[in-house]
Parts: sequence; structure tokens; C-alpha cells
Amino acid sequence: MVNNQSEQLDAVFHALADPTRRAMVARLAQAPCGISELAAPFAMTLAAVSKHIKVLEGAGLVIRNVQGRNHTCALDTQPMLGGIEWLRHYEQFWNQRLDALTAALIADDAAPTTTE
Amino acid sequence: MVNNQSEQLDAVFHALADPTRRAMVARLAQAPCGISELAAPFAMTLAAVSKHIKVLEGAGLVIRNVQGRNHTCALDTQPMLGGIEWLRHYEQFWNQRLDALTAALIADDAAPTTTE
DNA sequence: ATTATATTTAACCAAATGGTTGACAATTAA
DNA sequence: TTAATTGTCAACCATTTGGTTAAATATAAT
Repeated sequence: MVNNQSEQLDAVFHALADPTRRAMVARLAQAPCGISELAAPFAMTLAAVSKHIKVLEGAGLVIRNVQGRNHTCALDTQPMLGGIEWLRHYEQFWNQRLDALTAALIADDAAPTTTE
Repeated sequence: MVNNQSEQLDAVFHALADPTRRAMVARLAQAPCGISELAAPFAMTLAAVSKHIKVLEGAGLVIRNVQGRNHTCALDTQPMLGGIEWLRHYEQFWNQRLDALTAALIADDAAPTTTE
């Protein structure tokens, strides 16, 4: 499991940086389900799926409930809060600072240089 | 550069899954700055910093303006929008579905099993 | 012209990632 | 008990990652 705040962000962002895992999260957002069901849409072995699930679990995004030989996975979105919060901090940014301080830079980059 | 929507998410989430790069983004949110200045806080070589910046650039989060031998980096938060949007989709989730469908599962996991 | 500054590139390295196969473990069904 | 089902684990493999050092590039200063 993850220790501090930063590692939590590392883990969550890393977990979500993979399309397979994002698809799994999307699937689990509809309803909890078993491993095989979760694996079904993907053209990879169960072993590979198993690893993906463990990455999600490691980030705290998936909670597993073992009952007999069936593992049920459920989404826990709480760890995403940190990610949202981090990102949201910059959401206001592009309404303010970017335009003010950076627009010139970006334009500069595209425009022909005057002093060449 | 990144092609489709999914790869864009891959790139942004991956870029932000590293504490050094997040710190760089935070630094650039205050004001654009040069490579050396951006590198200063980190105990790593300029070459390593250069790679980090390229990852950020690849995700579209940093725009570089080369002027002579000085490279100025500026933050572009726009690519984060996709990430925010994706995450936000699940923000409403934990107010609804999680509690309803999953709470039992999670509790189940923590509680002692009755049929053992 | 020479030297100093700013930055990238190439080559390398160890560790992590994302996948495979094959064997194992645990549970359920015949 | 034997066989099928569900899923993990270990070993392996190629690629990527995050770092290094050393060399190269480009510009600016002397």
C-alpha cells in the first residue's frame, strides 16, 4: 500500500495512465464484478489482467472481496480525490496566469522572429 | 506528439505520475522559467531534467521557447482538461453508486466471516 | 579566436512495466 | 475421488523508465 501523499498521487496517476486499467475502472463504475468478467473485453491472459488489477489495488482504486474461488472487485474512487484536487489546482490557472504570462511565449514560438 | 484521446490521457497521467515532474509543473504554474532554474531544486543532472521536460512536452503540458541558448518553459494546462474530465466522471460516483452497491462489499472484507 | 554557458544527445545501466507460458492452489461439481 | 473452474504465482522476455557520464551543439562573452 502507499505511504505518503505524493506516493499516493504517483500510484493513482500511474494506475490511470494505462488504457486497459482505465477501461477496468470504467467497467467497475457500473457494478462490481469478478475477475473473469473484468478480463473478458481484453485480448490478454488472465495473468496479465491479474497484474493490472493488482496495480489498481495498489493504488487503492480497487477493493477485492474473495469468496471461495471467486474474487469480486469493486471500485473505490476515493484515491482519485487526490488526483482531482491536484489537477483542479491548475484548472483555475489557465483562466488566469497562462493567458497573461504565457500567451506571448506561445505566440512567440509560432510567429517569425524579428531579430534574426 | 500524441494522437487520439486515449493516448493523450496516457501521456498526461503518465507525465503526472512522477513527483519530479509534478514539482516542475507546480514551479511552472508560478511563472515560466529556464531549464537551469527549473532544474535547480532537484538532485539530478541536467540531462535527467532534460528528459523529464521532454516527457512533459510530449504530453503537451510544457511549451518550450528557445531563444538563443536559453530555453524557456511555460506550462500549458489544457491537456490536463482531459484528465480532469475523466476523473470528474467518477467524482459523482462515490456519492452514489459506491455507497449503494459497494459499501457492503468493503465492509464484508473488513468484517469477520460468518461461515468459516 | 578562445573560452564559458546553456542545453541536448548518445551510450549505457538497473529497475519497473506489460505481456507471455506453465505450474500451482483453492474451491466447486460430477 | 476425480475433474473442472477460478484465479494466482514464478519465471521469463522485450520495452520503457529514470538515472548516470561523456561528448556534442549552439550561443554568448572575452
